[in-house]
Amino acid sequence: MGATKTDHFTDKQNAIAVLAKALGHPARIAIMEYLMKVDTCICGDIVNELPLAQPTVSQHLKELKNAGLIKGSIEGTAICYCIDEKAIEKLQVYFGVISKKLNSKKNNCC
Amino acid sequence: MGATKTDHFTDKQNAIAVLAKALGHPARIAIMEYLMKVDTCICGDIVNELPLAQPTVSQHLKELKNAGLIKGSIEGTAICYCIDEKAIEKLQVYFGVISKKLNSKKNNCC
DNA sequence: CTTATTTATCGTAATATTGCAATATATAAT
DNA sequence: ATTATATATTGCAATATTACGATAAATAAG
Repeated sequence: MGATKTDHFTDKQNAIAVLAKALGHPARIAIMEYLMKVDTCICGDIVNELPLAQPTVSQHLKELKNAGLIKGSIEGTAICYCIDEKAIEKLQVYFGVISKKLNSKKNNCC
Repeated sequence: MGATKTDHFTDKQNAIAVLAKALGHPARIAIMEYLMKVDTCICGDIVNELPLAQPTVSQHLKELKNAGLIKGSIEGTAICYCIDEKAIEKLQVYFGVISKKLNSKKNNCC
C-alpha cells in the first residue's frame, strides 16, 4: 500500500501527526530555526542559508506552510515567511502535558 | 534522489527531526497515547487497539524504538513497551524554548 | 516433544518523499 | 517594453514509507 490510513484515527491525533511530520526533516527544522533567529521574518535568503537548491527549499517551505507551521506574505518581489505561533503553541502544550503526566506517574517499569 | 541530506545539518537539528519524524504518523501518535493511558506499560494489545495488522503495528513500534521514543523489555512471551521520558522531555524543552522566544518577540509581521 | 501464543522479519505492492534542472510566473527597475 | 530578481511549478529519478500476508523465532503450557 503506502498510503497512511488517516481516517482511522482521531482528528487530534492526525493534527499532531501532521505538525510532527512537517518537522520530521532536518532542512525544515533548520528553516524554522532560521526564522526564529532573524528578527524581521525575512524571506528567501533561506536558500543561501541552506545547502539545498532553490526549488527544494521552496518545496520545504510549502510543506511547512501546508502544515500550518509558517505563514507567508508577499513583500514586493520577495516573500516574507514567518513562524505561526499557534502551531508551536499546540506542540508545546501537547508535549508539556505528556511530560507532566509521565513525571507524576514515575513509571519505571521498562 | 529521495535520500535526506542529514550530513548537511547539525546533530541537534537531526536529532529533533528524527523524533518529529517518528511522531509524524497518526498510528504512532495513537501508540504513544495508548502507552500513556495504560498505567502498566502493557504490550501488544496495542494491536487490538489499532486498526492495523500485527506486522504493521510491530513495524511502527520498531520505528518509535529506533527513534528513542519508547523502550521495550521482554516479559515472558509478551513484550512490555513504554515511553522513554527523556525523548519527550527533549521535545517539551525544544518547543517550550521556541514558544517562549516567540512570545517575547511578539512578531506580528506576517 | 508438541502445541499455542506472542512478537518479529521477509517479501512485495502501492504510494510518498526528496532533490534538482528546467521552466514558468510575478513584480521591480531601467 | 526589456531586463533583472525572487519565488513557484513541472517533470523526473532515486529512495523511503506504509501496509499486510506469509512465515519465522521464541517462550509458555501441556
